Amino acid sequence: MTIRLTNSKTRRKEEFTPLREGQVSMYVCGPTVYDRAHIGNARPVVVFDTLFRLLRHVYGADAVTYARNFTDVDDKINARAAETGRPIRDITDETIGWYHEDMDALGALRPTHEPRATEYIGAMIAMIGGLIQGGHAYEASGHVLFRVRSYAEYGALSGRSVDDMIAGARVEVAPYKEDPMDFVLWKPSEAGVPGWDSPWGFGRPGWHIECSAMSYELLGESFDIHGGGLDLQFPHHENEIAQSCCAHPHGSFAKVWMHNEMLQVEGKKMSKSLGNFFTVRDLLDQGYPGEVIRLVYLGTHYKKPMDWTVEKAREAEGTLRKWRGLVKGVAPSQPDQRVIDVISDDLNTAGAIAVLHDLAREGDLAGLKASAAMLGLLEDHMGAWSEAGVDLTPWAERLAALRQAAMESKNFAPADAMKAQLVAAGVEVRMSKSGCELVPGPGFDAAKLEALD
RNA sequence: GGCGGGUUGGCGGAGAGGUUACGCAGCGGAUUGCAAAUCCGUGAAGACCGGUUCGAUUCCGGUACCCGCCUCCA
Repeated sequence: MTIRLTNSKTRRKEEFTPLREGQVSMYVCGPTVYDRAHIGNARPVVVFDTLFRLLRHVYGADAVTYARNFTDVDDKINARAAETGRPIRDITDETIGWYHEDMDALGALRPTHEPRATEYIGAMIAMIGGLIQGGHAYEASGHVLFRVRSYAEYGALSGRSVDDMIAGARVEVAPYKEDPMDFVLWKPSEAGVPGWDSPWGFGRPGWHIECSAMSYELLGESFDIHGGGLDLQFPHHENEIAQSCCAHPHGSFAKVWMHNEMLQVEGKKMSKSLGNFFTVRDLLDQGYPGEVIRLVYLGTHYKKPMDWTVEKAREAEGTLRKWRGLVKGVAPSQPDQRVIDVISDDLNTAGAIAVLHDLAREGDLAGLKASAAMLGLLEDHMGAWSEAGVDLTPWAERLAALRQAAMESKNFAPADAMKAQLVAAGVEVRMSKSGCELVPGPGFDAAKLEALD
């Protein structure tokens, strides 16, 4: 079994081999917990969840260690606390709860570790101390800054040179920086802002250091895969590399870097000003099942920009209803080798979905169910949405009786009228010689059935 | 300005240097009291201009357009 992944570091698709035979370690940048996750936040969750599932399948469930952090110290959180007057811990605890609810709804497995930045402050302070000792960082005006010029490889991941970046910089440079590209490892905290005692005074960490510290503590100085959204490639991941490689020069940090492309909505960048900004919870509340959202995500390869559209959601819902109808009561067999092969080729989930369609057409329902589970689809705990919630048998019997009478009287009007009402309620009406079958379809609304009484 | 990515049939969206992607929609047929669902069949493509090649939508170069990052947004 060969897994091939596109490595952002080398810009090539490479055969994946774990650093430690039979053991795989993966780190993915998680959310800053100050608000509900929006649908863009969910894309890397689904993408790397799919990779997690594949790795578990290939190497064994216990052989894969997956860490995804919660950034719970951040100025956006501080701002939210100041606005609402609520304690920071309340906000971050609540947001983490939401995150779990929403990502669970998308069928994402919980990572092995979900470290909170605030629980690793000591590790960050130790790492910063080491960087200063090694000449890679310096203290200035209460801050500790990373000395970008001390790391020759800086910019390699994102294909930038320090000089080019300075030439094109649009940001105002803090006067205490030795070099405009130097970035903050530690900054002072004024009263009312979270802070910790450190050799450089009361303060808090910069953003990037947490991922370096936590990945080191949980996965070691060298690990296999580091993932995240493409927007993190610079500066966040570039800075992580600089910090980690300078702090642990014997390690290689992440071997494979993976970045998912961004998400758009109806062809446009999602933004609050365009009014097309929404959270996963918004979609769930509007009645889009998490499984439907997941299938929409998986329909586009992770390296390409993905467009969220209601049309795609509609199609995905139809597909899942059909498949769920097919595999109902079917025990899963083994995942089809074609599915394993195609997702092993750089996580080609769109190709895998095509194979699921093939399996459905071929009638291998046990294989369909098992293969879909590789993608986190058609699992039993995700299927409640496709059940009617009400027993349609009484209506089916009434319709059958009306139809029987119509067949004899040749007056089909009453039967047709009832059928039309059922269709209006979102019920799929299937009449055959053997009787009438009623199945809830897209947009099924049990309330509309009451009008039939 | 710097760096990176993309452009496939009506729509969505993959793979592969030569052979049907697939889904949705459409069309034809089977089926049905009529439908729906289902099944079978079917047309339709690779931005533009060059190059490499026996042969490119697939590799290379250029043009146009679109998008992202450079602002502690995944």
